[in-house]
Amino acid sequence: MTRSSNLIEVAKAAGVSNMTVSRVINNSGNVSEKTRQKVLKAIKELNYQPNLIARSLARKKTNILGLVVYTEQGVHPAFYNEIINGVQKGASELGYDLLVFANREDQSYSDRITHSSFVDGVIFMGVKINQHDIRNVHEKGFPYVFIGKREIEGIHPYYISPDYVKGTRMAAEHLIELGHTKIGFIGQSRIIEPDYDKLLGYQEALFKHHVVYNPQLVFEESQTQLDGYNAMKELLKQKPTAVIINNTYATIGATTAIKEAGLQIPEDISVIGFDDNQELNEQYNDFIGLELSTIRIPKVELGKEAARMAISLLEGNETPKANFIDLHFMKNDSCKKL
Amino acid sequence: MTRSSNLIEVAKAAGVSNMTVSRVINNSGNVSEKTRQKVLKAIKELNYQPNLIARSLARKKTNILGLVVYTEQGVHPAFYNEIINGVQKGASELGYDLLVFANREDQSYSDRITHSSFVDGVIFMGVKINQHDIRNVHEKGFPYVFIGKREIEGIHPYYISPDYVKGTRMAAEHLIELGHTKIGFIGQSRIIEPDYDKLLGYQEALFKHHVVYNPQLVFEESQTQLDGYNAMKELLKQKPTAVIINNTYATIGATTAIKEAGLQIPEDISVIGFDDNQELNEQYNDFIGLELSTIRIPKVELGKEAARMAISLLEGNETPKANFIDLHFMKNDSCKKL
DNA sequence: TTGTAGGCGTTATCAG
DNA sequence: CTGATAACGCCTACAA
Repeated sequence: MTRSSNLIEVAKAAGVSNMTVSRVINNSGNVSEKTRQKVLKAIKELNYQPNLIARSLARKKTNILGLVVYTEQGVHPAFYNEIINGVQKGASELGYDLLVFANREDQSYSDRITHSSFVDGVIFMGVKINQHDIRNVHEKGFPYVFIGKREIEGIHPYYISPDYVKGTRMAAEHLIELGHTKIGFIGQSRIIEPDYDKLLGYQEALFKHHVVYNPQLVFEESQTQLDGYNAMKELLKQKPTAVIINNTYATIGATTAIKEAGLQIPEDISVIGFDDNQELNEQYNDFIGLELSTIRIPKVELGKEAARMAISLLEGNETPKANFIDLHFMKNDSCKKL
Repeated sequence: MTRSSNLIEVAKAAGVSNMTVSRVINNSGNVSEKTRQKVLKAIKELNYQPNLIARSLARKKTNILGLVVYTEQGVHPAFYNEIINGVQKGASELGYDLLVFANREDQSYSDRITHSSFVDGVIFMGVKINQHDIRNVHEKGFPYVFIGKREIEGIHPYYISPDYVKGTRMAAEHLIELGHTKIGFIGQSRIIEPDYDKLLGYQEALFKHHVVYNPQLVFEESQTQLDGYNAMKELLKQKPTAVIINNTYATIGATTAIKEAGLQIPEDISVIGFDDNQELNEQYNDFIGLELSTIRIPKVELGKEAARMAISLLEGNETPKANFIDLHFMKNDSCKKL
């Protein structure tokens, strides 16, 4: 493998000291335009690129951001992967690379992260976060950020989370403004925080517009197509004029149930889903020839913002502890004015 | 942030030289059990972890593997992401971490990769691979591996690819052995190599069993649910007894068309799909209450093997140029004996 | 079995 | 504006 040249060789070629070269490549300090050009020429001729490892050692900073993904089964669901994309983008825009730690189940990452000095800061994502890792990182004062709302006893971590409450409230208000009052909600949960928040937003909208909350219209947690299908079948017995559904898979199931019942969207029932899985959502829209109105989680933006937070933190800038990112209500063709 | 201790401090605490400590942490050279214990004790007391950056600089090796993903729209489809998972796992098992480069569209990565000395080797994945990057890396003798079959003029790269020909051939043979001869194929393509190979496998199976190839049963490229739906509608006019479909989305579309035509799987028609999107495939199986027989691309294994190849290569081991990974035929409930 | 000296490629510090 | 010198933390080579 061809060896690349180093700073000293460039210095020799340009007839200056290594520090001058260093100043040129870092745009730091004052260098006369003349020597500057000499150095740049030498750099070009030798095809020189700084060795980032050596730089990291000297600077005690790698410009690498760590991302730890705690997954349930060692494989990331699509949802996570889109966020990872965003983190990468955000880091990249600020001059950082991303080192992804994952897939070492029931293993702790924190020692490798804090000691190895390979990453300057870290982002944690996932449901099954390793508590030991957090305490470890926290105690060492190592910069870290969560994706997702977190409160850990005794620790007030930095985190960024989608604003599920607000997003769902806006969607529900949209329906109410269209004249709907009998609005179903598929996706209640007492365990999963985002789903809990979604229901909260739904309730807030009803409350604000003096619509009475009817538990009969609310259905339990639904993560799958089949769940959505079954829930909708039950819900239809209540003759709702609109429905809000938890996630993409459930939405597909639910709309199938609607179709099977001989009902039309939006003529007979208005539908708002969550397109947490955008790829699938688009495919499905194409397929049914209808653009569903959805609440979109800007996952890439979420990841980007997480990267920005972490970098702001590790660079010692003032950083707000909690951050919320707005969901987008995609007002498409599946809602009708009553 | 609390500073971690270094090798010299450990040496002092243990009352030995830094080299002895180095030997202990690397299990290299001979160290008497007694001093060894002393050192280990000091390491534990100081909570010492080697600084990987310094080690990398000294060894000129980072134990980090690079993965470049060339994406079409800056966001990876689910398919890629599962492979990335696998690469990570494979790298991890061999003591490597993974640095993922992506999302810098129309940008070249190769300089950063080969010069920065942050990665010891690199894996390239994606359709829109940057030719400049390849030549660059190739000319420098920097270790690299492709995921996906590649032949670049003048270059015979190392690559690993799913064996689409064999996988599809096996599936088709399975159908033939069940007595089918009128087997549809949805997903022909002259552009996309994997799809091209799938058709080849289909044809090989027919040829081997002396079944005449009928182009009327073969339908053009289909990447979406809608494509699959439309193709199947056409295909059904030919009254096939079985069909093989290109990918998960198309399979969902196709089975919907079958259902709409009032036909039953597998009673009226046998179906074999590709579950390139496993998450979706499982959801759909649940939903229709039928386990579709599929050809599965072991994406995690594919990624793992890519990592193994790249690492074998960069460590200077003998490594075969081309590697194929077998697809798994999941013999489930959607095929019937005639 | 253990230690000493020097180097990996860069940046920080302090003089000039 | 420029340069010598000493880190950064570890490893390799050689010596004892």
